[in-house]
Amino acid sequence: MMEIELPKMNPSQQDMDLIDILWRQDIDLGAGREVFDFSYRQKEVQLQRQRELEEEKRQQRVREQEKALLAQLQLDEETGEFVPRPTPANNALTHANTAPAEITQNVAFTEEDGDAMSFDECMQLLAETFPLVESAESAAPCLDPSVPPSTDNSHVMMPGEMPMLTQTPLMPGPMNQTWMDLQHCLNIQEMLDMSGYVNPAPATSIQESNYSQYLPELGDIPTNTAEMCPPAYINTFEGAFNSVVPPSLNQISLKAEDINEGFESDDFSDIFYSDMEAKVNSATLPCDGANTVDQLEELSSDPLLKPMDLHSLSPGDFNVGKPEAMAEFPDSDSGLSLDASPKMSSPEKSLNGDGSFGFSDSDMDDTEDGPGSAESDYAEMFPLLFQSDSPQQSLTEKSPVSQSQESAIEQPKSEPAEASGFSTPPFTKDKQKRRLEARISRDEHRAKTLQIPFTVDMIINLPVDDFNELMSKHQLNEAQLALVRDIRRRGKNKVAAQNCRKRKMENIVGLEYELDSLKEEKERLMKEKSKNSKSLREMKQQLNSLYLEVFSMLKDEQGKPYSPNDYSLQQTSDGSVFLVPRIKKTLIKSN
DNA sequence: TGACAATGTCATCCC
DNA sequence: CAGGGATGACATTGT
Repeated sequence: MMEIELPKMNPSQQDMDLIDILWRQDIDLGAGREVFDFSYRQKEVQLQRQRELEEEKRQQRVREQEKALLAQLQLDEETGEFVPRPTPANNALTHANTAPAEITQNVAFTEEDGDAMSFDECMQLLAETFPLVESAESAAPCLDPSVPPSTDNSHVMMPGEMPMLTQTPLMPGPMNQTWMDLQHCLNIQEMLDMSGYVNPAPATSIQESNYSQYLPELGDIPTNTAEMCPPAYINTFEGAFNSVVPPSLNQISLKAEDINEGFESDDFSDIFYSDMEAKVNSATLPCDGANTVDQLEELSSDPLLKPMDLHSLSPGDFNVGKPEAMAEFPDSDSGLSLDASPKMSSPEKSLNGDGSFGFSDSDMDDTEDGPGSAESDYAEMFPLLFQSDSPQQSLTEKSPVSQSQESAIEQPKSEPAEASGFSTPPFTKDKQKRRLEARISRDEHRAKTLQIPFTVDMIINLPVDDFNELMSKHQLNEAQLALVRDIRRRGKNKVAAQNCRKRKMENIVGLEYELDSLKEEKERLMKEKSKNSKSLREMKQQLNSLYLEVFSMLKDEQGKPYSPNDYSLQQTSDGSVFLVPRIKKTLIKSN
């Protein structure tokens, strides 16, 4: 490829052919043919310059149009929108003040040339064009995004001052310029406000709510944002902040809960309570698991529970009643998501399991329906049975449970969860006893719910005949019969499982004991074996010495001793001993 | 937060 | 065939 670069400056037909060949070879590498074409590249450069010139012209036109547009706009203090300004005097003032304002990056405006865009549309385009505004927030209707958080703070904390520009260095370069421009736009409004054209008081709060949705990349400036935004505002708009504000910021807002209490009773909170609740319901529900969604839907659909639950979900309750909870769960996005997070379903289940409120039947589905659906499948199977007492029952059950859940969630360490009737006992035996009692009381509770006229103990432990007699004595409906049979089956199986486990443990213990005894026997046998081996070795030595002694005592006719190498002593079956020559043996073997 | 133990429950086999 | 014991497997819950 490098040899192509040199002839490019003066390309001949031969060179171009060579380039063509090489390009065909390299085409699979992604190199376009225009890479090697000098004239093509020159055209490209010229086109580029032309485009840049056109772009500058367009931008200049856009700026002029924007100035004119801003001059015609006035901030509607009630809605937070920019509306066309009626008085020409204000136009002149606005125009003079917005003269330095530039929006250099909004190229999208050029496409709207000729159209009289409202400021909202401009800001909408701005929000869509700039990546700093998330898509979900850009869809916010009729909001004024022109004021950065810093100016929010200046509005709120220092109403008489001009908007601070000290936060602008926090922004990236082009963003910084944009924000400064937008701040200029606000300056106009503020100057107008101070000069008595409009009433500033409601505008600040409204703008506050709107700006929060346009907060650009708060993750980049968490601490500054925390300093700039009063915690009360952040807390009040937690629902809206959930998608934008990083957890750290939420933590900051949560730690400053005490400050918020003053905001709850004043007009500020009154203005936003309705909006806040809407955000609570809309922002929290889709965020959690299906279980919690179902529960919340169930709760909200229950007319008896609606006031309480909504009240518990209101921001006032969160501010006043749940500072500890928020401190306990710094990871959660907000107090609302606390209840909605999937993690929170676990304590709830534990309450169902051990708090004597839930049913453990798999078909009862108690873990999902929560404690309120104590009747569960029996109620579903036989709904008429529950028309009289079910709502009250569910209410009386739900209320303490939900409260106990909340208390358990809020103060898992400080309070022993007395509401659930399952405080942390000091000893393990008591703990197990309480657990057993709690589990027993589950079926008892079910029996109580269906008004079964005998105890669970009777249901489980009576012999079959007595049990059938008892069943025949009382006129039980199908739900009661099904429950009674389930209770009996569960109770018996529970005992059977306990016995089974007991047996299993006993088997394990017996096998371990057997293993120990077998190990001991093995050790004993090993010792005996070594002892016998030692004894055998000694006997062999004795035999060998005896053999040699006998052999040394044997003499031939000439009185010479037999050599043990040439002869050996062998004993026959009848006990007689012969002296056998070894040579003869070898000869026999060879034969 | 994962591991682990205890317990409950269900499904299934068998008597 | 129903009732129930035995047991493996899984779920739940607490530590």
